[in-house]
Amino acid sequence: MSSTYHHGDLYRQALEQAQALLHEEGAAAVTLRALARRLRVTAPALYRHFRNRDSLLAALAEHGFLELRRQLLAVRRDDALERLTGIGQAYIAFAQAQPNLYRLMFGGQLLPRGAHPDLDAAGLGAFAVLQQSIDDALDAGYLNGQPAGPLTAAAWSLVHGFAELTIDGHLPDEQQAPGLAALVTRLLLPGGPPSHHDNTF
Amino acid sequence: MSSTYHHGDLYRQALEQAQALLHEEGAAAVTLRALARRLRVTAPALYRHFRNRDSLLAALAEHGFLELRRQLLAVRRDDALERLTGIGQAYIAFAQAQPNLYRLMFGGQLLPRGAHPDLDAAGLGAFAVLQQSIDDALDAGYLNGQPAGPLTAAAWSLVHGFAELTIDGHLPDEQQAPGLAALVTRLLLPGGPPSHHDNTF
DNA sequence: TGTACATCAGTGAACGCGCGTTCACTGATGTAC
DNA sequence: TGTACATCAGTGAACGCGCGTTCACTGATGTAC
Repeated sequence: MSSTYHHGDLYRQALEQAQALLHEEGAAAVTLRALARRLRVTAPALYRHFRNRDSLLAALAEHGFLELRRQLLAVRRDDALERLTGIGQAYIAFAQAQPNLYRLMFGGQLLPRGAHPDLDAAGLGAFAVLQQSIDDALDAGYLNGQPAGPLTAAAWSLVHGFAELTIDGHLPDEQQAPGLAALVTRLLLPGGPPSHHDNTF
Repeated sequence: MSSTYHHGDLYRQALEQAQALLHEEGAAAVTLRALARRLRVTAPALYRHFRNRDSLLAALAEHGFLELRRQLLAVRRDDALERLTGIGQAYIAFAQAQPNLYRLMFGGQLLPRGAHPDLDAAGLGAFAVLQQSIDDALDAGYLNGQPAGPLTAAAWSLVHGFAELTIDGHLPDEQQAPGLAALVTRLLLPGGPPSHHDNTF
């Protein structure tokens, strides 16, 4: 065991295995003891790297927001409106691919806000991408020049709500979810200059 | 103690106090022991009325859906489109008034669906009110005759998403939430016959 | 290159806690006659 | 109206569990000279 007494890489591996645990069994299963078992390490060893269980969960959620931001930024389209809908669909895809992570990020378990400043900042970072893409669409003359604030709130509400409802199986006809996601993200758009982006499906 | 050995009303009071516990401290705090303490009764007494903790939580969520349906049905407006937006706002108001209950109903904690048939039925009952009001609006010539399925999914996503985001403090400018809710629920509507219901705020 | 020593990252045992749930029981209630 | 008895709704003690967290420790690592 002499070569592994000092693990050397425990922080990174702990995060990785905690993500796996979260993905497979949900946030309730992410306990320090379960994580330690998975890493073949004693539980107190984790306290070298995390202040307590809560900050481990916060770290997981924070990474989730960073990854979400990355995936939203990766959506590239020439047309501002197409980019906006693309971002909406990428957002939904993220949630559907990792439901337990998404629930941790938005499930209200890590409240109150302010308890984990890095987490709050990461959340705002993801939100900013959506906000920017709406500003861009407005600048390009889309969305009928509606006020950006409510528009952003509505867009985020729409994708967040759709993501959650499908994750939990509340919407019927779930097989059609991919197509539905596309339709739903377009519903918000009351048309604009280019006629091939109108609202008539 | 002779007059209270048989409580006589334990089931109803247990539900009431469980609701209070949920409202005040969240679902994690709704344990059988905590509930028993609150009722000044021993914990095993509760097993006369609930199969186990999970079915207590399911009963709470079920009552939540029944109450939500009641509140949505109470929205009465002559105009179909106004009724639709009224229902959206009532939905949001319900969630904001009882955030912990709402999280229990939609937080994915009581999955999988099918585990609590009464709960599933109550959920569908609430959903049906929204669905019906959209059908009515379509029948009245509103919403540009868009397909009812995606329209319903989008409407529910919008109000659910907005409710959750405001509950958890993810949206900025939360003071404006009441006005925002009104704007957001109207954003979905691409206009229709009566010009005083257009989309220009 | 070698050595003394500080620092770091683990171990192992233990704490106290609150939980869900079970069991055998007992006291109160309701009903048949 | 009284009484025997079944049924019902509680009690009290106990179980096993897994958890977060603390503590004193020990073995490995890195650094100054």
